[in-house]
Amino acid sequence: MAASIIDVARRAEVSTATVSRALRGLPNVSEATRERVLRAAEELQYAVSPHASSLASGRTGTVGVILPFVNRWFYSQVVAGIDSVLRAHDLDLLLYNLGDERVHERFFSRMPLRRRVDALIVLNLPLSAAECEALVSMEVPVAVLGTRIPGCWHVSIDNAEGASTAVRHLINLGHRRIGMITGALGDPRGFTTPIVRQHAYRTVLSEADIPYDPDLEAPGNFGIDEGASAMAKLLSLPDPPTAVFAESDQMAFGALRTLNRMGLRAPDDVSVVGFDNHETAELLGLTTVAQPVAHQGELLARQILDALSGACEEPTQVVVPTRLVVRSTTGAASAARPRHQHLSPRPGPEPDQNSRTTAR
Amino acid sequence: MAASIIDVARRAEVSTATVSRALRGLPNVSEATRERVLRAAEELQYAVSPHASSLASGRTGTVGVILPFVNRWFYSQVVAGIDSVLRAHDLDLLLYNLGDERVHERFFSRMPLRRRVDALIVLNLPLSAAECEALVSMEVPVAVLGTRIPGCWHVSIDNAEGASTAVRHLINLGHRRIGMITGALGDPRGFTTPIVRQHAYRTVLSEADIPYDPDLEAPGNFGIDEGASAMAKLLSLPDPPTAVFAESDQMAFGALRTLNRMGLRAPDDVSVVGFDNHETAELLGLTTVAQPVAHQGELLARQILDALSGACEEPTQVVVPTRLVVRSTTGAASAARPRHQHLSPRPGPEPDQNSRTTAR
DNA sequence: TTGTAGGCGTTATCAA
DNA sequence: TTGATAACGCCTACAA
Repeated sequence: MAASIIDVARRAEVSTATVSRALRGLPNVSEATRERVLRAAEELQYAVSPHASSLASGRTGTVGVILPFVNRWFYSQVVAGIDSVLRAHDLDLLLYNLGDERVHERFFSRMPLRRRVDALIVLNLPLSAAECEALVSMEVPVAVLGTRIPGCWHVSIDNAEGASTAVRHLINLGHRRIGMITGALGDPRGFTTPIVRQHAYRTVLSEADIPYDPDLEAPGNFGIDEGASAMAKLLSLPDPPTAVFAESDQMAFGALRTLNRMGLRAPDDVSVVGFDNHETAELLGLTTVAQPVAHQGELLARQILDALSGACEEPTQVVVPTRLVVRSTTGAASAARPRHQHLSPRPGPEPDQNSRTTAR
Repeated sequence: MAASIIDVARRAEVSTATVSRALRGLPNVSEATRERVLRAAEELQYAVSPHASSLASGRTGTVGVILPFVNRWFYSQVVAGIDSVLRAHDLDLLLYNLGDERVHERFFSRMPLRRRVDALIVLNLPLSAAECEALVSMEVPVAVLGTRIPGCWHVSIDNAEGASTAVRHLINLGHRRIGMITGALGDPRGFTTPIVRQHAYRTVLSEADIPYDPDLEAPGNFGIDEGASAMAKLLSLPDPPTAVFAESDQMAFGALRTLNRMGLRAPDDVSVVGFDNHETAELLGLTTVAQPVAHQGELLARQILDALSGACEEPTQVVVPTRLVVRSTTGAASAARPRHQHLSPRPGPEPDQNSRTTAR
């Protein structure tokens, strides 16, 4: 059995209260006593019981992070950023992956984080008003990425600006037939990022007097495979786009894959812009809107620290800049646009279905 | 203030003990009573205090996951796999990112997970014997990915087999000058995966009567940038390799980037094989050794469930298969090998340093 | 500076 | 089937 505070107290010949004080570095403990306690604790390999401590003090030393996907590049980067800051302040990180719809519902019906965390970080999660309400009612500081919840701390990029820049880039290259691969699921709840970006796309087009065509918007749900399907859909239009804005690099990757498989090339046949500046974007030469990802995680964690320490009374709202990184998947609109759907595939990289697989 | 068990007991006109039993679905509670308690709890929005519960029961309902990087593709996939299984059994996931050396040391000197988790999952972490000892001494089930710790549960791929297959593939294509980009940091501690793979590489070469050349082994530390540097180093050899085995896809990506920047191509100038089957490997046409990543996470979590439920007495050890996926970065060794280092760069994708960046 | 003792919210062991 | 009550291990007024 592990040693308890009582064992340490006995060994150091002081009271448990003194042990508690000494171990936590509180004032009003003589140096001699503190050292005696420290040594006793050391000798007994004593470690405080976090549960007992939490129960008594009301603090948990834990921050909950809820997000829709752990395994997507963007989120794993953000989590790493959060972790680095939290860890430096001895706060633990409780991870909740709410991607699955049933898990999501269960989370909000049972609120398993209630009394379990000192603060909450919410990453890009589509939340109903009632769900926002539920989070706020936990009465701990909440920092939100990407969405706005009244009374909460807030970090985000300027999505309208980022998306506008991407679309303007394509227009400046002479494109008039510009598609968008959106992340929207048609979800009625408040994950506003895709909505804002889509709105920016439409606005910029209309400012350039380019007529709106709903067919040019294809949903990709932020996944590679879905991005690939979306691109296939766009290419199958009677009048396919000459340029496509995908609102995440992963969807852009999918789009590029579709192009590859059809024997088409970016930017020769279709220009492609992504969003994020994913770690492999450079390798693929993908033009994209870069945003500082891990940094946003750090900012969220810092906000939580501020809230917890009381350094800052009112929740703040920080907007970090994006920048357009032009690489080689975007180029000038060519005068003679090929009719993609009638092209016979060029010899390109071998489609994966046909890749030889050696079972082992 | 949140309602406590006492409030519920009063409202349902029973004792706290009965409330506890009713809420946890234990037997020996009459249906009528149980319903009364459930209703009272519902009305009061009662939720158990996890800390109080843990303190009293000794169970924490939490599993700790310690790993070297959350933000690398491989680990985020594994975590997603773990999470899905744990979540389905109402176990929480406490994440510890020990990538930083100081964080690592601090973790093992303070053991913050002691009494904080019911079980531990360790992902590919370089651990000293003393550190393994420390983990085992926590007296909770430990499941380990990639490394072997006596007394612990264990999931891994057959690394020797996977690496051998990759190298043999290159030899079968006629390559004799084969480099390896290794993940090893020269770390003396027990993260055996890179060691095993390196050993397999050497063994296969020697079986093919290819002389061993230490210059052909370049460390890449599993990162893209480091993989790129490693490839640059290999290409700068007096007698550079015609094929390279990178023991992770991310390092292979870096290698491909270096090739691109030097105006070289895979497989024309150098063949490249990776390891993992990263989500963008297909897009890049990367030949690689595929392993089921998220699945390994699920297996680890299942082992923990078995251990916790007592379904299985003895720790098990499961090895999952890998398979070679041949794509387009590997090809036959050409008779006339170009001297890479003397080539003038071909027009390839624009290097990123020079990419136009629009600040905003 | 140090000690005493009550309280944090459950669970688990008895006894009824 | 139910209830009383002693843990669980620590924190924190308050008192000394």
